[in-house]
Amino acid sequence: MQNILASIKIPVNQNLFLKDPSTSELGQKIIDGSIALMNQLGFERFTFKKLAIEIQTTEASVYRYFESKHKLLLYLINWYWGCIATRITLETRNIELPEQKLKKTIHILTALPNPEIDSLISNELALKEIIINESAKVLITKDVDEENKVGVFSVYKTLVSNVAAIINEVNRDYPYPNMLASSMIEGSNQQRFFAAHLPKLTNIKEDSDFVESFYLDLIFNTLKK
Amino acid sequence: MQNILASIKIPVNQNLFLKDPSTSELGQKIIDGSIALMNQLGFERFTFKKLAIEIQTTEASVYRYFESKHKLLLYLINWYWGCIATRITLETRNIELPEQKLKKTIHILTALPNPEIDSLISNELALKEIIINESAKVLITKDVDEENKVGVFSVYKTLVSNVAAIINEVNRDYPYPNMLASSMIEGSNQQRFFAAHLPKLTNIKEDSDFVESFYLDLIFNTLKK
DNA sequence: TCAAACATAATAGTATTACTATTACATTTG
DNA sequence: CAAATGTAATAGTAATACTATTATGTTTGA
Repeated sequence: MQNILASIKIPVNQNLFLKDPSTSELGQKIIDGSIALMNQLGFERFTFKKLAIEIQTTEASVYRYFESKHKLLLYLINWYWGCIATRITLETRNIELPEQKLKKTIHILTALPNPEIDSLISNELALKEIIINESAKVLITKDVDEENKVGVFSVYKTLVSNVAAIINEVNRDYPYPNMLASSMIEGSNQQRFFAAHLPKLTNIKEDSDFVESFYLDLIFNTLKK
Repeated sequence: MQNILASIKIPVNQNLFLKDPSTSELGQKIIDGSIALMNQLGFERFTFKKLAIEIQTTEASVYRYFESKHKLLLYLINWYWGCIATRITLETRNIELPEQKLKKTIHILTALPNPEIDSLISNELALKEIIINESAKVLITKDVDEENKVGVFSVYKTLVSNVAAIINEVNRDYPYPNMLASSMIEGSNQQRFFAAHLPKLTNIKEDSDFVESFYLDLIFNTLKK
């Protein structure tokens, strides 16, 4: 499969930027540069000044596009989940069997992206690492209610409810489809962080990838009637 | 049950403080005050200056005990998991049946503490809320490797491995006990955050508490042979 | 064609906050 | 009772998130 999605416009909530970065050259440089630099430094150490130096512009110019680094990270996260949601829709469209559909969905959500095969964007792996490492910092915040009000999380909520629907196709009576979906999505990223830094919290041995297997086992056992 | 644990000394890693707060009156005021204030303001808005004003001391005095607010939060988290680990040990000691032991463990880890019955400390609920809301901010960091080196997470790792052992008592062949344990511990807190702020990511209706039921169902179905 | 209107970018700041160096006061101990 | 030690207060510095203002193109309409 080629980069079909590269040409598909992923809509991102208007409240996340001052000026749409996809409409200008500098905007694109801000996005690409921030993915690289934020992944390299981490959210705390990442600053607009360092970004500006990196992409050869000024701090204030970055502020023309994003009112804060918090909003910039939200933009990246939003865009990422938009891509994933689109991938699930496209790649499960022609699958009839609910079990196969769910299996594919679990794969998309929990496996590491293969840059050769299913990469949506040039730096998907770097972006995924940002999701793994930094998501919690903007999601688990005192401001979450206000941000939720302006629709910042609607993309994510739609994704969870779509996955929940696929879960219910496999077992109509399962009472916690949304919890199962959201805990898989969040948990798989967290398990990856643990595997890299606190491996004693996991059962990942050497280089074999146990995250996808863990969730396949967990979810299909739970949904078994 | 009374506050048996109030008299039990919970050991906290020496690297987390400059001066042990449990050894002085001001130290105790710093702990109690920071639990209240951090819960109220959130980690970002919480500062040592605000804390100092609240407990009628000075910013510098607080720095005598903790070298940063990051370390202070780590201290609180460490202490909390120390309490929980002790509770699990004590409250499952006399249970013979592995299934009953696991059921009790899941209850301790996923249910909200009942202030009347099983409260370890005066402000356990406030501390639990801090764990729910702020844990990720100190755990998911670029510094995690260095902090892990000095043993900051050993309490938490022991807890996970104890729960994993209880899981394996129920099913010896289950291949992912640590992942199941850590994803329950982290996931239950996250689901509580979602329930409060992004309820569409959960299946919690009204005031009934679905978190414990969700994990009971999930884990016992997964471990069924 | 040319200047008014607007978009974009650069300069030079301010306010906040995490953290520290130094000094002062109080308490314990031989 | 004085030396040693523990504890607290004052007055900073450095970093960083963010802003106010000015400068430089770019487009648009008579």
